Amino acid sequence: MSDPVTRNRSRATADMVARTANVSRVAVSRAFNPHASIKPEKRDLILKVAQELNYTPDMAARSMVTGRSHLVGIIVPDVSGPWESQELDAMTTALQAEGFATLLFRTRDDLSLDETLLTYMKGFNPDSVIAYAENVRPTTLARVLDRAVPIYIGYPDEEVSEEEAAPLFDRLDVLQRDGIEQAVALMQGYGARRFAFLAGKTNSLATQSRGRMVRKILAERGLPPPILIQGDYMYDTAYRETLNQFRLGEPVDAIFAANDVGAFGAIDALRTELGLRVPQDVKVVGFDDIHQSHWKSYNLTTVKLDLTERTQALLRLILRRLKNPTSPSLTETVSTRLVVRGTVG
Amino acid sequence: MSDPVTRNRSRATADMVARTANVSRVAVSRAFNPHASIKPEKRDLILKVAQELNYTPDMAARSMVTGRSHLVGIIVPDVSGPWESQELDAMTTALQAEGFATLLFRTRDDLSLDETLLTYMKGFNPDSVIAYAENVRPTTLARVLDRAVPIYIGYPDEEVSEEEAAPLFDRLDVLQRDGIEQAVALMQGYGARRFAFLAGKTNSLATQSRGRMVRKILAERGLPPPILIQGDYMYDTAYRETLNQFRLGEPVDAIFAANDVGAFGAIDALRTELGLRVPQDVKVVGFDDIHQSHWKSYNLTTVKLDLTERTQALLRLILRRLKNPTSPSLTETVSTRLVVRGTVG
DNA sequence: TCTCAGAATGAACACGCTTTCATTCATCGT
DNA sequence: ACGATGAATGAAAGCGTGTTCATTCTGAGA
Repeated sequence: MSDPVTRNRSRATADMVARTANVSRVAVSRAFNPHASIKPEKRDLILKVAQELNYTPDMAARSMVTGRSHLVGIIVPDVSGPWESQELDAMTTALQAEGFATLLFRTRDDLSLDETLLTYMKGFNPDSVIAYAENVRPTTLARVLDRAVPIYIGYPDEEVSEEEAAPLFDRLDVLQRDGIEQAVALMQGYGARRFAFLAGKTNSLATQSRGRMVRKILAERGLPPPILIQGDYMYDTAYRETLNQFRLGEPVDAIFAANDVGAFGAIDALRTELGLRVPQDVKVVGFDDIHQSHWKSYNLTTVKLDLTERTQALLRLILRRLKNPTSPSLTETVSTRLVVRGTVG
Repeated sequence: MSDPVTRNRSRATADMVARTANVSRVAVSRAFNPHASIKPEKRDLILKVAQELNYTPDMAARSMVTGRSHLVGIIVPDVSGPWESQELDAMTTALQAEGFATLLFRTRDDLSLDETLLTYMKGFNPDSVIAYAENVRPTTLARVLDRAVPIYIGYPDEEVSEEEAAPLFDRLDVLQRDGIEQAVALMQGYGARRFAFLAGKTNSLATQSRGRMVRKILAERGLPPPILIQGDYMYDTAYRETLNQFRLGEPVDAIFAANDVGAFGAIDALRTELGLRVPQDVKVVGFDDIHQSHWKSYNLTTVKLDLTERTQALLRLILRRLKNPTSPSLTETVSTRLVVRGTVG
């Protein structure tokens, strides 16, 4: 009996279990493989002995022969962001339920994805890789990680050029039109005429698509095109740029933000610095519906992109591709809808 | 084709690199090990060929022989929480800088940590494990993960019983007294007399320690003991229980929350439902100083537990223990301090 | 020129596991 | 009772790497 710190007990191995239970090592392997053919009583005995010895199969050794690491690499630009962390949470939970462990990597502050990281990650042999860094090209991923098959998250509402560019990948299509249209309609219904679009990071495909969609819908409804407030998905930037827009530029009576956090910044700028009321003077709508959006101080009306739904769809694609690497490319679809709270009417 | 190496679609192996570069496979291994003795020109050649072949050493195979997986398991109850995700972000960033990859696991909704998860995680052979689930006993961790050495996060301000219980583990001591004392002093200075403590989850050591410390400091200053508002670190619960306290119980003129998110819930209950002003009618202080605390709608005065500092200290302990498993147990210390914003005076 | 220490080299082994594959065992239909 | 069928079994062959260890090479000092 040694003290807990200096104790260096080595892990139990299949050999030890086999010897203890008086069976062959192969039997131990089979006992832990549900589909292997082994006599039930024998399996029970082995599992019992294994538990006594605190034995767990070594995933590294296992992955060497099976070719499956049960690891899924996830790349996130900023784990601490509300949206990103909620996305990560949903995905990790879903992966865990399917028997995969999450291998988490964080990129630098911007959305850029350097190949050093990918190369390093490749060393761990992940069965699949999910890159939430939006600007990474699927082809880059495919080049560096020769085993992984990328999935392309597209916004088919927009021009089809992007669509044509990657027809061979699995696709997850996010239909943003419905939610955005409901949002614009609601704001217009409450008298909004002059719209601003509070954009996210310029290289984000999502923000680009949302901006184009807002412009298009405004045009369809006979409203002037939106004024661009250039944000980067962050609170501080949204706060500052909203201030600038109202002080140096033309005021608006409706702000459509590319994400919820940006909307919070805009709301706070309007209320605490500009003395304007939301929604009476300015209507605000966000995008995402993160947990914080129902906090009473904001009570944000926002376009919901259901994270559970989106994660499940993504996971379906991944698992199907993992099961059959050569099947033709698949497409899943998720939609958006407006969640009405208190920042419009 | 005459060259089977370039036509192979699967991962490049050290053997392929060796054959292509006309060197032995051992040389390839040495080229990737900085301390190995190999002629510099030879190493350069090998690294060049390796890059051309898109070769990366297989960490699974490497870990089998070295005994180091370069994996650190992290267990979090809820990745999507602001505090948890900011903690995870800091730790992942720090680990990545040290050459470790993060193996992320999520526990069920409560703080409980089931052994199935630990056993599963053990299969991946993590070099170390960080469990942010506060109620897990270090001894449980040590029992299931025979290789990992737990680090005990303690609050030495509190009674020493806990301290004695685990004197053999490495310790990270969080000194909460300074920050809490400053907070109470500030609130008292602005006229607060009747305090409430908005607690977190009951099984959280952190909230227990904070509660005891608040009680002690109030006593020292001749103030009545705090009224307990039982929360669970969540916004909704804090909102509801604060409402209950003011409607069904005795109103207070100061709320000390065990975490920032709870403080947000309390503030929103006071302002939007009870028609009270913060800080004029009720003073509120939080704990953590998460990113959201400086958002203008809250502008929360809070006790800051510096996450970077805490993460660095934790990492120092882990790395030292990894380097020398038999060295005597170490203790690192981090402190807290009040960040004054707008919810007190 | 010779000696010798230290650097460089490669064959062989080990890590812990799964998967053939050939063999034995139990079961069943006739 | 007797092959025939399928399930159960274990020996051996890897998976891709780092690490001995014995050997060869290199260069400096005498």
